Order: sequence, then C-alpha cells, then structure tokens
Amino acid sequence: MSAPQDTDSRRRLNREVVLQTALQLVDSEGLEALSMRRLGQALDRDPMGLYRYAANRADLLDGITELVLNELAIFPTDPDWQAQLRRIAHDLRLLALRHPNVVPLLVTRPLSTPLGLRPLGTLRPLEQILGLLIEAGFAPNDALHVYRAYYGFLYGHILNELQEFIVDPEENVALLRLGLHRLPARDFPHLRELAPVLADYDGEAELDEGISILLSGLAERLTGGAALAR
Amino acid sequence: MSAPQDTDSRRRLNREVVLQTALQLVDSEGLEALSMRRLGQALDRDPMGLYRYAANRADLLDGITELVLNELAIFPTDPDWQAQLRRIAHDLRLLALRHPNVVPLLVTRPLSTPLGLRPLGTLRPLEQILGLLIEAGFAPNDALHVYRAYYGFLYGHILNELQEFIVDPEENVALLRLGLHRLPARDFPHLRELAPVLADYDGEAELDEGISILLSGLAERLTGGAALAR
DNA sequence: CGAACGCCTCTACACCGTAGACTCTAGGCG
DNA sequence: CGCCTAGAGTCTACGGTGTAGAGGCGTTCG
Repeated sequence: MSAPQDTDSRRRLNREVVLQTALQLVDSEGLEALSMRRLGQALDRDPMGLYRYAANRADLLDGITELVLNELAIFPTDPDWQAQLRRIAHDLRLLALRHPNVVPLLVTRPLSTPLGLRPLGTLRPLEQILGLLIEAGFAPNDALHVYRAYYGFLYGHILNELQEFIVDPEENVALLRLGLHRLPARDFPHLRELAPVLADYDGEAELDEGISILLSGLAERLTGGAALAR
Repeated sequence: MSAPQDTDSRRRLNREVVLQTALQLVDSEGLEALSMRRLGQALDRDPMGLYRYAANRADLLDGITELVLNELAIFPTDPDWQAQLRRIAHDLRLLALRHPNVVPLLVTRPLSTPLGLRPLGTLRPLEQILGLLIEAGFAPNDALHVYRAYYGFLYGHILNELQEFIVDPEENVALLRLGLHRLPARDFPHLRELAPVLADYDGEAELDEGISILLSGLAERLTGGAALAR
C-alpha cells in the first residue's frame, strides 16, 4: 500500500496535466513566464521530464492552443446556420477574454505550420464550420469562402478588442488620457478627440454588429450572385 | 582625411540603420533569428552598443513594426473613401506578403501596450483613416466604428491568407496532400474534400470580395440607420 | 592642457532550450 | 523468488539569450 502520491502533485504525469498546468501558467503570468524550467517547477518535476509529453517547447505551445480551442463548442447540424455562426462568434470572443495571453498563440502558431500538419484539435473548428455551412446547403466552394470571411472577421475583431482592452477602467481612463495626451495634438487630432469613445468599448455589441454587417453582406452577395443556399 | 568608414559597415550608427538592419534580418531569417548578438554581428558592432538606439529588445520589435507600417501610404483627403479603403487594404496585404515574418509583430505587439503608449508610427494609420472617414462626412463616432470593422476584417484576412500561404506551389501541393492525407477521413471529410480548393488560394480576389461585402454591408446598415455620410 | 561627454566595448550574471547519459521503479516472466 | 526489461524521472552540460555595470577611448568644449 502507501502509494507515494504524497501531495497529489506527485501523481504520474500525462500530457493533459502538463498542458493544463502550462495553460494555467500562461493565463496567470503570461506567455513569457512559460519556460520548461518554470513549468517543471510548477509540476514539481525535473524540467527534462516534460519532454516525454511534449517534444518541444513549440509542441507545448501547439498543445496549449489545442486545449483552448477545444473549449469551443460547435454544432454542425444546427439548421439555423446564421444563429450558430453568431453564437460561435460570441463564444470565441469570451474564450479569448478568458485567455487573453493565449490569443497571440491562436493567431501566431498557425503561421508557422502548413495547414495539413497542424494539431488536429486546431483544425476541428474549420472542419465543423464547413460542415455546418454545407449542411445548410452551401456548395463546398462557397462554404469555404464564407468560412474565410467569417473567421477572418472574427479573429480581426478579437485582435481589435484585445488591443483596446484595459484592465482597470478607473485607473486606465487616466492612463489612456495620459497616453493620449502624449500624442502631439497637431498630428493626432481625431484620435485625441475620440478618447472618450475609445475608453468605453463595448466589444460584445461591436462584434454582434459586425457579424450582422457581414451576414447581410454575405446574403446580398450570394442571393444576387451565383450558387447559394437556404 | 581618410575617414575610418572602411567597409562602410563601420559608419556611425543611428536608430534608423539599426532598425532597418533588424528588419532585414527578420525578413531573411525569421523572428527567432533576431537577437541582440546576431544583430550586433550584422552591424559589425558590439551587441551592447545597440542599447543606445533601442532601450530593449521589445523596443526593437516596436521599432520594426513602426518601420513596416511607415511603408503604408494613406491619403486622408481623398474624397472617394471607399476606393481609398480598398487600395489601402490591398497595399497592406502586399506589405504583409513582403514581410511575412513581421506579421506576428504587427498583430501581437499592440496586445502588450495600451493604445496611448504605443509607438507613434503605429497609431498613424488609425489617425489617418479616421481622418479619411471624417473628411468624407462620417460623424467621428461612426468613423471609429467603420474603422474597427474595416481594420478588423483586414487583419483577419491577412492572418487567414498567411496561414494558407505556401512558398513553393509545386512541392507544397504534395506536402499539403500529404498533410491532409494524415487527417483521419472519418473526422475531417470536408477538409479533405476541399484540398484542391485550399491549394489555390487567390488572396487578392478573396480580399477584394471581402472588402466589397463589408462596404456594401456598411452602406446598407448606415443608410438604413442613423447618422451617415456621402 | 585638462575635463567632460558620448560612443563603444568588455565582462559577468541569471536565465533559457535541450542533447545525452544516468538512476530508479514497476511490472512481466522464467 | 529472482532476474530482466522498459519506461519515467533525474542530472549534468553546452551553447545560446537579454542586459546590468564598469571601463576605455576619441572628440569637443572650457
């Protein structure tokens, strides 16, 4: 008897646990804090041991993006594809707000790996959204185009919002003012004028509006043009 | 006489030269290759000397993004704002294709710095596009919203395209096939089916189409709704 | 001529990813 | 029971990183 799993931090490791801990580390201390040594320390294990569960630091990063994207639910058989796209957009937005430090990985990792060789979990959303659209009646070609417009817009919005995201509203209105005050009035009149509007960014509304624009634009273009669905 | 500027690589340094060299290094060897030591070597100077022209490695990265964004021309007084937005989009796309290794910086650096404290060169496009829209008759508030939708979409597209971008078309169709072949057919039917379409991505057309969708969507929304211009 | 200043260089420190060899432990099999 | 094997975990070491701090050197000014 007497298993040696003392503090319970000494259980046998597995990839899942390693990645999860890495994610926590990134969430709480930022991407730069994630080193093999720090992670080993967090797991109370020698850093070298981690290479049993991730071939690389790069592989570790890929694993984290996979982990995060797995939190995103998609139901490819929902007949109301527009509503579904809208919901996914909001979910992904919340996901990004929950893991802001991971967002750079989300947008950056795929740039280093050709599509076919990416971690499977990363390709799942693409596949499922294609499924959703095709199920809704789109020709596969059009589905791909819709997907691209949609996902492009979505990632763009998330980057936009996170750029303007500020932690403590009170202190940072000041900071923002201070920052903007630094701008030479001669060269940045509009930005300075818009400071108050910049200060209260409503990401959810903005996203929803954007999606509406996109969907209505898509609808118009597709009904007017060639192949369509629904 | 006989100035000691022997190889001409020994001229007096300045920030511009340092950043330009750093950019070349990143362009040709990737972001990871940019270290103070490597850069010092490229400039034939002690790495420590660089700290006279960039406070930090981070500052160096900011400088590079600034440098690249300065290549983007915007004419805020053009009365045809739609055409102008379209041209800027295509120019930025080409810029991204010319400096693909810098794109991660473009999308990632702003996430680490509150808007007001960013390098001025980085804020110039924002300011000028606001100017363009306001000049065209938009209320400042609306101009900001239009800007966000536009820039969000634009960055999204660039990320999309660069993700699917593949250097050598011949070799990489094979590679793509190989990669996609790896996908379990059961779980990724649509992706596998779309392989040929994925293979010939026409970024320019796709972007133009997207911009059209966006602009028509914007027009519809704004004519139907409240304040508008033009 | 001496002092001051800016550019540059050197050395040093703490950290990083990871290759390779080692130890230890649990389990299977004779 | 005893041995063997395989895998998990560890240790050490190497070449790289950012950058603090002190020193050197040439030019320019008082």
